[in-house]
Parts: sequence; C-alpha cells; structure tokens
Amino acid sequence: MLSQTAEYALRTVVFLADRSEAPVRIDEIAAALDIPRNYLSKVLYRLAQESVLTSTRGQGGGFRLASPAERIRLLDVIEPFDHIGSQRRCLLGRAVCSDQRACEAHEAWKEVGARVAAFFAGTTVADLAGGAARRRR
Amino acid sequence: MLSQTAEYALRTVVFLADRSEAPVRIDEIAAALDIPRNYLSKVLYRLAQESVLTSTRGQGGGFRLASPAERIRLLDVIEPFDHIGSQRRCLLGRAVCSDQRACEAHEAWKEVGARVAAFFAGTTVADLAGGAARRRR
DNA sequence: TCAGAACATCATGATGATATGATGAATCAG
DNA sequence: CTGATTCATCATATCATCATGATGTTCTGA
Repeated sequence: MLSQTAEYALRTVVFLADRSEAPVRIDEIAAALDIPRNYLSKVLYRLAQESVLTSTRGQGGGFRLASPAERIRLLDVIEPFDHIGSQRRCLLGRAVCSDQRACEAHEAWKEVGARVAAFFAGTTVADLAGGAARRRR
Repeated sequence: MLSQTAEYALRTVVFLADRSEAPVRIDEIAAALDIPRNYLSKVLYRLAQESVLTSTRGQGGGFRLASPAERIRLLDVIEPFDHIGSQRRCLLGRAVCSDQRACEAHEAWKEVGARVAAFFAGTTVADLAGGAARRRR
C-alpha cells in the first residue's frame, strides 16, 4: 500500500511526535527505527524541503517537527514519495473511464479510492502517535 | 494501487469476458490492449496455472475464461501478482500493531483495508465488463 | 579561529519489476 | 507425417527503488 520510503517517513514523523520538541539526531532515529542511515537522510531532507520537518546542523542539532503533530496530516508526510492522488485513475487503466460504459463497479472503485484518500487527508500524525503526543491533547 | 502486471491481468480478463467464448490468440489480445506480447504470455500462463484462464495450442487455439465472468472475482485475477492480503499489516510496519497503544487511527486504517479487500472479493469480472458479458446477464 | 558535530550530497551497487528477442514444445489440418 | 500455428520458456536488457560508503557543507562552542 505504501512504498518503503513513505513508510520510513511516516514512522519517523510519528517517532518525533512522541519525543520532546528538542531536535533528534538522524543517527538516533535510524538506530531506534532500524532504518538505513544515509537513506533516511535523503528522506528527511525531502521532508524538510516540504516543511514537514525542520533540520538544524551542528552541536545540538537534528530534526524536529515543523508544526504540532495534530496539524500534520498523513497525506503531507506521504505525498512527497507516493502519489495517492485521490485515486482518479481507472481500475483498468482506461484513459476515459467514466464514459458510456461506466458501470456500478467503477462507481464502487471510485468510492474505495475516496475512502483511502479521506483517511490520509483526515488523519493526523498525532492520531498515530502512541505516547507523549496523545497525552498532550 | 495495482502493479502493472496485475493491471495487465485484469484488463485481459475483462477483455475476454467481452468476447465470444472462442479462444483468443495472445497476439490479438496484446495488440488490442497494447501490452508487450511476451510479457503478457507469462502473465496469462500464470493465470492459466491458477485456473482463471484455459489455454489451447495449435490452430484455433488461444486463451479463454475458465469460468463464467460472473464467477471470477477480481481477487482471483490479482492475487497471483499482488498480495493485497486483507491489509492486516500495520501502517507503521510495527510487528505488533494491536497492542496497548492501538489508537483510533489504527482502527480507521484497518477499516479502510477491509473496504479495499471487500471490493476485490465482492466484485466480479462481469461487473467490470462493458459489452457482451453484461448484456448476457 | 578552530575542531568537532551533524546534516547534505555524490557515486556506486543490489534487487525486483518490467520488457524484448530467440527458441522450444504441443496441437491441428491436410 | 509434415508443416503451419500457437502457447511455453529461456536468456538477456532496462529501469526504478532501495541501500551503502565516502565526501562536502554548515553550525556551535570553546
């Protein structure tokens, strides 16, 4: 359902939500979540570009959430890597799906896609966090 | 959502459902659906192994559905290639998801997964076919 | 200013999905 | 039996994703 890369991003963001607001070093994140260090570096760099995270270099630096966990949607975290763009694509790969032969199945599929999209757009990082972030609410 | 391979399989099966019951040559299928010929060959061979299709060699041979279109679930067509196995996997890749910290989001995700699985298990090839197969019902 | 800390980036490799071309094996018509 | 037809299979190529190691760049604190 999600690519490995998007899952890394999501796990990291949820992990950070459970931590204090101080920056966390990438080595610590990689070790705690068992994610390849340099690969994670690229992933988090991308998240910083997208303003999901903030990075600080030097002593005491690291990554932290750019906004409160309850204001970061799962969609924001995933979109830079996977494109689950509202599932407008026809199940059969037809260029024109909603043509004359659009059947109940096409409608049903569209609705399934809408459910998935609604989940990622309507769920926040805080909803997935298990520790501090949830208790803070 | 679906791999290219699974989509090829699905498009072929729907295509065959719209044809008469006589075998269709793989060259004809590949040309009509714009799918690489030899790659499709392997895909259809797999579907034949799974008893979704029947293959016949020699003059007048080709592929045809092994059962009526309304008895073939999308799940049967897709499963040999993609494993959408009831989405039991945790969104965060945690080994144990439904532990003490299972939150509303985990429940919501589980429900989304169930919807997807229900769609593929509850929809038949006939539901997607646009031509002959639907009019025959 | 300088050394260490920590992120940023580059070059390269491994793997699986997708694709192509050539060849083998089975079936049928005559 | 023979040859055309058609699926089955093998060897190889291409590409994106995932991963690793080495090096560059920026920041902080003394």
